[in-house]
Amino acid sequence: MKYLIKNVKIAVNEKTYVKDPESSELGKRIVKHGISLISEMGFESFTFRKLGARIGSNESSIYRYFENKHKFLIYLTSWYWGWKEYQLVLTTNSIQDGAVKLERALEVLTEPVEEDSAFSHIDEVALYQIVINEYSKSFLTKEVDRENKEGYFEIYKRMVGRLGEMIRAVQPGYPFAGSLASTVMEGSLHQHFLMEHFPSLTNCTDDRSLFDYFRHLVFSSLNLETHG
Amino acid sequence: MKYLIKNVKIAVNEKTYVKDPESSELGKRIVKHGISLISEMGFESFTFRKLGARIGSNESSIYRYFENKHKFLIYLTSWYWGWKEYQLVLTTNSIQDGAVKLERALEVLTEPVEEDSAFSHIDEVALYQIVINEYSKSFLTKEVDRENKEGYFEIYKRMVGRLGEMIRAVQPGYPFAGSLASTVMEGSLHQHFLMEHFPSLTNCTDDRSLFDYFRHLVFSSLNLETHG
DNA sequence: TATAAAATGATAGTAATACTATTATATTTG
DNA sequence: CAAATATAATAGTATTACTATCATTTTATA
Repeated sequence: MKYLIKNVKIAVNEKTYVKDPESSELGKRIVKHGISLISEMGFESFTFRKLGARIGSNESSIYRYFENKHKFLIYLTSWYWGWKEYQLVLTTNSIQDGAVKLERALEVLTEPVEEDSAFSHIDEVALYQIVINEYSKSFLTKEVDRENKEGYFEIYKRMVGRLGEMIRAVQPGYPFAGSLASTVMEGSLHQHFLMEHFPSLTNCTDDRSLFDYFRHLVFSSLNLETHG
Repeated sequence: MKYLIKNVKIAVNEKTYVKDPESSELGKRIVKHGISLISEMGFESFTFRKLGARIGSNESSIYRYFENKHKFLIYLTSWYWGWKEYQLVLTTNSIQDGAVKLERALEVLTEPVEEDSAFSHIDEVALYQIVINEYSKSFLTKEVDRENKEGYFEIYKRMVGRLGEMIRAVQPGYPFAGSLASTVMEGSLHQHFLMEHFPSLTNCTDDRSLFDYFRHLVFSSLNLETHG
């Protein structure tokens, strides 16, 4: 897939940054080392001061790119979902059969994330870890309604919408397409987290069984043949 | 149900507190007003200093009950899950039919939380809001493995285990009982959150449709008759 | 190439947070 | 009534999450 996405830029809501980090070397360094630092120490311990120290740059310079670390998290996770959406569209676009399309979509959402050479300043594998561990924190806040209005979660919502559409396409009578789509999106992150930290709470042990679980969940909800 | 649970104390892991808040009036005031303050301002803005100011008590006194606000959150959410577990057991215990039992369990997990007069210092409705908005933050941390080892999430895990058991009982051949149970537990909180803040991402509009969604999800996964 | 403009760096400062320690004052208990 | 215990008051520390100002370096352009 990678050779297809040369010269593609993942578009992120401009309100998430003060200055586009992709517009300069420093901006890219902030993103690159921000990802590694958050995935190493967790979002709570992460500070712009520490990031500045790591990249040999000043705290105040980072503030010229991002208002605060919450916006930075929204920027990073939006980028991730934009990147995933691109894969989703690319993978499913040409498929005619609705059930096959849906199945491939579930595969895209559950398969292991791999490094994408098209974006050299972003370590997608580390970013995926951040999404698993921190994404919920971006919307579980008192400011969620205002930020939602300002469009900070558009990409994620669009992605849930796409998945919901695919579900509706194969089973128009099913009344919970949106709920099922959002359950799969959030649930796949959650099951990943459980695999790593609470294995007794899940039967999934790897990405394949994760996919099998969600395929079975979705297809039986839609009353469709679950081929083995 | 309430008249049955007089003189019952919800047992919470002793490591979550320094001194049992139920052992004194001040402790109960901390819990009571802590719940209202967190549900008002959100966990991020909540501090022991602010709580002290609200109850006319000193910050340092609160530290004698809880090490820090993270432990306080774990205490509160553990209490909530202990309380829910009690309801779950009480409601389903006497039911013979596995499918009916499972259905009642799903009802307990999705029905609106009501004030329980047996615990006068706890506003269960506000506490439920805290669980919806903040529970994930209690385990999405770098310390999760250590804290899990120390038993901080035992009640929640036991609850997922119970639900998994009920699933296995009605469909022993289904290989994802644990994953389905954890999906329902986390998913019901998530769908609640979506109803309030992202209604476009869910088809659930009230507790009844939430129940209908999860009943359909679980019963079709288990290939059981979904009565209307 | 000189010069202005823009970007970055360095330093300092503020209010709040998340505590800890110490001492004083109530309150309870034996 | 004394001793023990609980609570309150005060102060102090390191860190966080910024903001403001000014200096320096880099880049663009005339």
